[in-house]
Amino acid sequence: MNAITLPPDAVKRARGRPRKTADERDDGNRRQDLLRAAARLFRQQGFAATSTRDIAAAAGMRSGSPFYHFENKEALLAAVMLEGMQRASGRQAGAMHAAASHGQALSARDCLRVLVRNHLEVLLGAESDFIPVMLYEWRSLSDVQRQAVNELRREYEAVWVPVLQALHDSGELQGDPSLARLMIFGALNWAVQWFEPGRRSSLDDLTEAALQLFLKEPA
Amino acid sequence: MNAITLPPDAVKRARGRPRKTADERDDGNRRQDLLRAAARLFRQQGFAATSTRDIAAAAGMRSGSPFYHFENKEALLAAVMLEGMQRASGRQAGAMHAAASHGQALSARDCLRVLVRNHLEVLLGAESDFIPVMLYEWRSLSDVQRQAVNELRREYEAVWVPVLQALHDSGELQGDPSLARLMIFGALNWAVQWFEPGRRSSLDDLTEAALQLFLKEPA
DNA sequence: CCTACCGATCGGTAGG
DNA sequence: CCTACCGATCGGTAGG
Repeated sequence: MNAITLPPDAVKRARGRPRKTADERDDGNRRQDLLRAAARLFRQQGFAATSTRDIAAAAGMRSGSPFYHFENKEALLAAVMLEGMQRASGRQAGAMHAAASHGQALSARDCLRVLVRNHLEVLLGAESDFIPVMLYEWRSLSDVQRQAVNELRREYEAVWVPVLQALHDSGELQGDPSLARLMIFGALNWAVQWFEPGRRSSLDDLTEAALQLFLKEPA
Repeated sequence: MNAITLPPDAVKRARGRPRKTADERDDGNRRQDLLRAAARLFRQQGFAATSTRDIAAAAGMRSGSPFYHFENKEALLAAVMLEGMQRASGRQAGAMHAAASHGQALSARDCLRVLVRNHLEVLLGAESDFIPVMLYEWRSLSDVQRQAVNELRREYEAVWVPVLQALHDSGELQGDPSLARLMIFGALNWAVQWFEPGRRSSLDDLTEAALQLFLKEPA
């Protein structure tokens, strides 16, 4: 009667590996491996120039296996971008919180310093393939996916707005703050193209150079 | 005796289209058509995502014909970039010359205004696919081709150096001028990602916003 | 997650 | 510059 009450594939399942049921598989790890490999390759070669076979191989899988974790190549790209934005937003919130809890009153200038420094870290630090992929493979995303990523992106950028507004009010930032924000992001994001980690300037140097370039003396 | 003095293929030629000899073929035009089509498609879809068939069709040719004009797909990309840089440098030299010949003494600030305005025009104006392709398809170039493009690029950027140095000397630009140059280029080049021609801000608006953001009052 | 495979597309070429 | 074509590669799937 055992044979009758068991679900039809129970026997087959019992013959599998002993310590893992279907629900406990380390799918999360393999998925993460794929994401990391995809981020690195998409950044180095671009989305269209990277084959799903390349990604599979880099993650130690066979050519068909990525499609067990992701519906298609585009979904993998979207996942890389979403992962990147989540990390970036998390780091940004953490950095702002940590800075604010040291001394209580944080000047707008110091706020911007924290934001710039964190942005450069996200862009150029260790494990930094995700955000560059988001910045430079935007057009490879479908409309629906673009919208999803855009929402996280807007959240991330929204944190900057009151800081820049305060700097504008104090005369430390001249001109339309929203145009200034676009140009500041451009100046920082462009560093992806020329920054070399061990060379000449550190991320701290860049941060100070940016503040010097963008900000005036307080009136 | 006419028949004897004519070159051997004169008869054949005489049967062809009446107004064009082999040497007068509009090869230049067809090549230019390919370059224009390639620039537009490379910008919209990226180099790897654009097939040579797409480009041929956009130029009104069959799939094999681009290879009559260019050795391979990479050579077509390099040609787009070189063409873009030549135009950009030409425009830049013209703009500086025209500005300098109005009043004799051009302040460093006015020089920068001319350079920024011209750069935005090259980047965002009409026929503006070539430079964005150069900026965002850099990695798709072979080393040899990269070097060739890089030479033109250095020439273009070299014009900015003394201007920024002068602004630094007068206190209008703070911080290391070479880092400032990289960040200024970044701020401007990023506009490719967000600028919409008919919308809100004009290129003149952007130019003034950039100067406001980057420059201090003269000491 | 692997094996084996498919249809489509791609860069490029020979010959005219 | 076109026609006709080739070998290679690609995203993705069925079945286990």
